[in-house]
Amino acid sequence: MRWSKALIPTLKESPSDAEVVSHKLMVRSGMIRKVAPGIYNYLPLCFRVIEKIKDIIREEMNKAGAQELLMPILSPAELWQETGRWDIYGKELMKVEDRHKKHYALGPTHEEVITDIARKELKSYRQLPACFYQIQTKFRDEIRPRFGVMRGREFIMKDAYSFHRTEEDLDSYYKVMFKTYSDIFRRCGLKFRAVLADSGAIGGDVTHEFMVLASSGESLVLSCPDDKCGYAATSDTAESVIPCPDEKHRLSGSFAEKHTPGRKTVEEVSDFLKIKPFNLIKTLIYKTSKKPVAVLIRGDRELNTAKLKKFLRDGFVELAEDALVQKITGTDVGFAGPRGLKENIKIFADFSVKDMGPAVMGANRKDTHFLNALSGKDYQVDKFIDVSIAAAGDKCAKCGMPLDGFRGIEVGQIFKLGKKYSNSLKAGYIEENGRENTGWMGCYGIGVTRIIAAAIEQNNDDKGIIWPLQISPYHVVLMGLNMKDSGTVEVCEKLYGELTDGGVEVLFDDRDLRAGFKFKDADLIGIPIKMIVSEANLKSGSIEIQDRMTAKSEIFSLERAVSVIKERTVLSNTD
RNA sequence: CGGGGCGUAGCGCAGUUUGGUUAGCGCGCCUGCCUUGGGAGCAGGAGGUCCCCAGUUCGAAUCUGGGCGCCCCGACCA
Repeated sequence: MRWSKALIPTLKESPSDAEVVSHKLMVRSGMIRKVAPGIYNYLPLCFRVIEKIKDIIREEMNKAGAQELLMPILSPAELWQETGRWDIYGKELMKVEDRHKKHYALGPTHEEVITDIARKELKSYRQLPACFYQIQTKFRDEIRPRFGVMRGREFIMKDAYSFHRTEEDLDSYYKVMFKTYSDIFRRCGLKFRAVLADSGAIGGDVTHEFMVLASSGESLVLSCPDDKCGYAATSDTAESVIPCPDEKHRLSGSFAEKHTPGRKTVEEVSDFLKIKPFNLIKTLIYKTSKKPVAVLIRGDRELNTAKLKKFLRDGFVELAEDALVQKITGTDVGFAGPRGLKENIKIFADFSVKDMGPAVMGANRKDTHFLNALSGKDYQVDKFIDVSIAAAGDKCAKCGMPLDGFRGIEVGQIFKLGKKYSNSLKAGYIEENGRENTGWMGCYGIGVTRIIAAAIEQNNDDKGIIWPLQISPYHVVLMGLNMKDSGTVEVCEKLYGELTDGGVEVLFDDRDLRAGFKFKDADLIGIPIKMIVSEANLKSGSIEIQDRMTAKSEIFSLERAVSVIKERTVLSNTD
């Protein structure tokens, strides 16, 4: 490609709405332009990267025996109502209405549609196991799209679904997919880690997320520093043992009432009483699809809604609004406690509350707290459960080592769905013995466009992007420093022809611009290898090859240069 | 949905507090000259419903009311 003909609209300045480095660089390098919040044009440079990633995904998925197909983006409401996800998926689901007032969803994921195929077409055990995948635009009506293509409302995803006769067969295919995913991300040049995760709205029991390590990541991962243990999970999921406060920081004394005028938050109450936040019990009122519940947690900890949903087996759990809190506690938000609630609701407590000793808690009366309350004596708990967000420094639930925390960008997730969809959509097949059976399912997703953002987050410097060769839009940028010099032009044209014929992807900067401008542009868009043709070097029949990452330059004779480039741009499937 | 910020040329911004000729600056774009190893320089030029609607006023980018849009933080969530 000749740069003079390419649409690569680079910018010197970052757009004002970009926050993270990948977003800034994608806009500055002319890869994307915003159309609406969370919706982007993928310009030619970005498109090339997308295609590279798709190629890698296809090769690896095909190697794992999966078949590519393409399902529609629009799917009828009835299919979603069959599994109940028309409502459960909720506001995330983009819905449209046609002229006949029929409702459709813009697919955020395709379990319903693929299972519909399976129940109609996979009728015999002879057809199992089977795995199907597609690479397609997906829609999710995110509350707040952000960080460019990292969290978009429209994005490109690879989704795959597998069908099995037995749980064992699903388990073994899950392992195959685990390896396939590891290979895909490795080939994309990413530093990543697979961790245990929450299955959220997709459902299922076992699930792993593939996290690209990046400080700007939206997910927090907790991992055990002990390699032998190897425990790693997202903060949504991670189980941990929360250390008890030291004896010397424990409260002592007898149960009493205390006037705490206007002190509502944990911080205000603990400052006022000159105690630590971990001496307090927070009482949170949650709405569920049935009766509300009260959940107690130690003052210094955060409640994990995902865990609460799982425990209650309820997808509708939400923090109660002020009016409901008033109704249940009889007072303003900020003075709720497990003793003397106005309504008879279940009281659950996080394990962090169990051994905290005498504690301060709300008295369900304005400006009043109880001191030195003990569970079982001064208040009752229906059940102690694990509902806290694990934090770095907590003890590993498996081996007891203090957990490390790191941030990551989720680029893929694999699920063992079990029979959730095959049951709800009645996807049966005929067994060897002639009886009908329902199949076991797995599903496996990769955010293609998110991989791009993640790769940039991991590979950039103050000059711009540094593409891993495997997904770089071009392998080489060929720069003629002075395009008014006929010798330079002649050599460039020759090299361009030879390299392109040799299968090297070359971006030929044939623009009549000053050298400095070309260097800045080339660095910004991150092409890994620069081939520099200058009048000075031509005098000795040589040209320069510069590495984007190290900025190191080497001089080669014109004769050798092409073969050197060819050697350096060879990619094998194991790269 | 709650809190905060913003809306002026393709991009980044000033001007708004205190209303007053023809609305500015940098980058980019077009023409010419010059220059060619790290976003040079000179000269000329094109480009604006100052987010929208209504009002106040002799006069509104600027004041008032209403609306819309965007961004950030939070709640929420693949």
